[in-house]
Amino acid sequence: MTMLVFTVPPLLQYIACGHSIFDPGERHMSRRNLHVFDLLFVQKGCLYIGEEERRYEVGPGCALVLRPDCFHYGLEGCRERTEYYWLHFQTSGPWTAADDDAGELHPDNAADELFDVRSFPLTLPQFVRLAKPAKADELLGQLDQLHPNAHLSAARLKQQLLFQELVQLLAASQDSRRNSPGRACAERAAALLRSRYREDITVRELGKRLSFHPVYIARCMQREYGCTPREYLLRYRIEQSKLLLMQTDWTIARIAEEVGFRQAPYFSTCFSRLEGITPREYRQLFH
DNA sequence: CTGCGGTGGTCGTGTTGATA
DNA sequence: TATCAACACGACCACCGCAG
Repeated sequence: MTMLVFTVPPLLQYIACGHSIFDPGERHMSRRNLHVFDLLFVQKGCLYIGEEERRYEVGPGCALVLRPDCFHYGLEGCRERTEYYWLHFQTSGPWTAADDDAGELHPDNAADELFDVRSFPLTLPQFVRLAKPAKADELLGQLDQLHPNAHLSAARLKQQLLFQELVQLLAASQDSRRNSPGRACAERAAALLRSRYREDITVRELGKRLSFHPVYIARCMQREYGCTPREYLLRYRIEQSKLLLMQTDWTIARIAEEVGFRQAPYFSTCFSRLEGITPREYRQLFH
């Protein structure tokens, strides 16, 4: 399955949408370098669409995202009356298409500026049968109805919000692998680490609590988050310490203790390694 | 004087690769 | 998914120097 991986923020931006009906024999137009993403959602009938060498049969309840950098065309005419919504959107951030979605997070693609607005990957299936087609139908209908009022700021904001909901729906309809035991294991481990980051939680304890072998947990986390439990815990502790550095005037030693470090010098070393500046320098940025 | 950062050495734990 | 062995490196301690 081809997955489209967007780096957000910036969020995907809605441009326009519309509703079309094809009679039998009509086919989707051929286009090259459209410059925007084109989301198609079929209500009734079926669209036969090609994109480069890939072929799609987009049936009722299915959605297909056509890429802005590819040539797409109607493979054949519709066999029956076909109703569908189209929706154009764009992104000003980076994106990529991957055939095998490893679902990995990129912890290092940090746009971590002072206030740590971290970017994260948003993965959408290029072609999918929606889990809640009725909801998609409703959202697209609302978007379509807002079109005459698109000159009003309030309507434009509403359009963007509805579109984000649609994006959420698409993301939630991904293949069941995203709910695999490995992913669940990694997520539970991460949740446990986040809730107990002040304590000395070992991978053995993690294994006991989750009823999995520690090595297995570490591998799941490596696959899902791109880092080991230890590294995950360290990053989370540093994030928490950054908040305390900004919000309090506690000594570095106290903050180190507060976020789970027994030794303040060691905390400073870790902080410098991850952030590139010392805790003191970080605090000075805000004073 | 106090608080902080840097360095070097040591120990133990976690990670990795291979395998079942 | 689990186990084992080897190895890497995280975590800690002690000490020193610097800056406010």
